[in-house]
Amino acid sequence: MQTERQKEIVEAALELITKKGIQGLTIKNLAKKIGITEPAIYRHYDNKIHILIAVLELFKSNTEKIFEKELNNDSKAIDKIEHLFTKHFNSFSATPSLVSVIFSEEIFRNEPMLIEKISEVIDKNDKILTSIIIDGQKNGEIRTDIEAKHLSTMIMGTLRLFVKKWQFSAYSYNLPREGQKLVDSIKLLIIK
Amino acid sequence: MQTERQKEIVEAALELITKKGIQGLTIKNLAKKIGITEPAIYRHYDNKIHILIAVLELFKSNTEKIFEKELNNDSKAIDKIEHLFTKHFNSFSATPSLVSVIFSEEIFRNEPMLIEKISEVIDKNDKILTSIIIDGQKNGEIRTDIEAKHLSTMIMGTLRLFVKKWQFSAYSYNLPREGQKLVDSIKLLIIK
DNA sequence: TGGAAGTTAGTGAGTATTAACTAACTTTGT
DNA sequence: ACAAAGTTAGTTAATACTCACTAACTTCCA
Repeated sequence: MQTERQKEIVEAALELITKKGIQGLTIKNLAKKIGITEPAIYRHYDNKIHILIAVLELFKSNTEKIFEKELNNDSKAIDKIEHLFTKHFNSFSATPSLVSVIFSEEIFRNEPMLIEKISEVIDKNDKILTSIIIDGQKNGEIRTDIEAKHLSTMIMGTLRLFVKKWQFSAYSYNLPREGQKLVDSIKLLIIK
Repeated sequence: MQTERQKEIVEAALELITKKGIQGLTIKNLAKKIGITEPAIYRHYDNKIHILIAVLELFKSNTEKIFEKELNNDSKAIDKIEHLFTKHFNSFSATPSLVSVIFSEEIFRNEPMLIEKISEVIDKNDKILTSIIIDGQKNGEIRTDIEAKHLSTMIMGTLRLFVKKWQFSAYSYNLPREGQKLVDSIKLLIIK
């Protein structure tokens, strides 16, 4: 389990990432933000990589919660997908740093443990989304002329770029509201 | 105009980015790769940011060439979009480092000049693609129940995620060939 | 046309700064 | 009283960049 201080460190790390990007996440900044000195950080985490892993872990549990909840309820596939989007938009809207995290694969490139963590998340979500689509195809909700894997790439790709554009605009508009329009378009695309 | 040495530096920078990511692009590595000393680099570029700008410039002219050529020929909108994909796949396949560059917005985050360059590229391509789609909608090729802006986000988002996945797989499969299947799916989605 | 003056592209040896991390000591709370 | 959490004062390594200087050219003009 995480101690209070560990949670505080991970949260401060997320805030730093939001404001200054991954490059703004230094032990010095982190310590300053919390109000302790640099070495004190090392009382709570062995090294920086473990802090980043904890950040990714938070991100992972966050998205997994969203995805799995959808998989295991018994609404229609289309509604599940709509909820997936909606919840993601809300989640990103509440914690914009998560956007920085999900798009920072390039930075973690030479840290195998971090790459693995990120790949895990992407892969797992991809599988869940694909299986939702397959279900939807089986019960006649979703078009079957396009394979589920492609639909999944399209949906996730659309989501990612849309969120990315929002980030580029410096979070200047209401993501959930604008996102709803996009979701409506996606529904039109994939229904049978 | 660029001198021979400047071209050499930009190309070496791209190779470094391909192999080790943006973090592998240091002046030291660059100098070593070319076979001159670090200070000599500064005879050709004022600073590292200008080298990165030159890299982005190369990327920009590369994609602009692809996009504008398509805009200004008189084939059907659907064919234009197909060509856009195909050419991008070929381009990335030939120079995988371009993938690293296009996805490294996060790294350039605290360099306004670099952000601007990247935004320019994304924005311009987005506009061209949108106008191709609008044309296609006008002449009855492309469905009109979804606004062109959304279709553009979907298409670009799909393209980006697909290429990203290829990168994650360590470029392990044939991008143009696998991509063709995806393009066929996209065509099905957007035709009227 | 040949030598002075200037330019280009390079070198070796550094600087200032920043990063992650550590050893040794002190404070604090139960 | 003792362990956890903190501090002070460092280390090592890396980074972008600068300085003084030079060899090899090109240009210019008496």
